[in-house]
Amino acid sequence: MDVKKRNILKKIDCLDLGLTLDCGQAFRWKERDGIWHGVIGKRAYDISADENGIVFYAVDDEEFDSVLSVYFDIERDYTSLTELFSEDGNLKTAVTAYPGIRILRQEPWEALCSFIISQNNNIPRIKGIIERLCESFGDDIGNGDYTFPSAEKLACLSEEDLAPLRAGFRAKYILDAARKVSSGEVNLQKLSEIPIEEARTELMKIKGVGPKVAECALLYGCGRTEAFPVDVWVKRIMSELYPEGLPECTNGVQGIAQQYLFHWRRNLNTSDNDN
DNA sequence: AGCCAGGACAAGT
DNA sequence: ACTTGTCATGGC
Repeated sequence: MDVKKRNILKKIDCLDLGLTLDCGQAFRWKERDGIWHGVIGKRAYDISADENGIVFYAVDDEEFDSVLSVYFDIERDYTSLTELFSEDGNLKTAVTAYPGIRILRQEPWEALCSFIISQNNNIPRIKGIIERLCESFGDDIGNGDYTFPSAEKLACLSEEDLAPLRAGFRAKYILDAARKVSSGEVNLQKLSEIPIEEARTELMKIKGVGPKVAECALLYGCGRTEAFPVDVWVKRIMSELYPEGLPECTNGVQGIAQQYLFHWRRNLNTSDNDN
């Protein structure tokens, strides 16, 4: 069956691998020698970019259609979307400064669990905790890669079991989420379909899931582009630039606009103070 | 060395 | 319904 696996080259509009895979929406991708390496579902993928498009290494067509094209949401027309956003001055600045940020369609459980860990935490440490979580409780799929541990797997663990993660007060939140998801008390599958207010309420039945984490799970894990996570950086943007609310050109895709604004505003503070 | 981090929760107004 | 202190841990 490996005979069908080959390198697939695709032109994908508005996809910058570095910006998309390392802009604070997913936490497990690593770049080495221009190749991005990460796990989606049950296997690891290598992806790079050249002048002709994006190269997905050693995949077959079925796998590309069912996993990768979904993950990168390649059916969505980001060219039109960024043109639409450019009706607003600040958004135009953000999308011009950082073109190629796409919202990934991650698995709901991984997104939920990741953003529970993200609360009151910084991105480097979030990555470390998630890495230890996968190494400790995910499936070993070779080459030092591990799957993201299922809710069922985590549900029967104790806080002491999670101690090596050094997740702090978040450990009990992870366990409550795993328990409620694996038992079906919170049904992640239906969150992509039901009215978003109901989806928020459903997610917030979990201890440690407030408005921000719920919104992140919906945006990054359930394909709800109208979800609008407000963290400290977006809060600054809203008070500084949009005291009356977001412009109309973001209606229905506020979450995507949010990602551009987040990355833009955050880089104003971090990148310029090096030397 | 001290401040802050992609917040949530509980207790107190 | 709003404010405030607390929560683990460690990056910078």
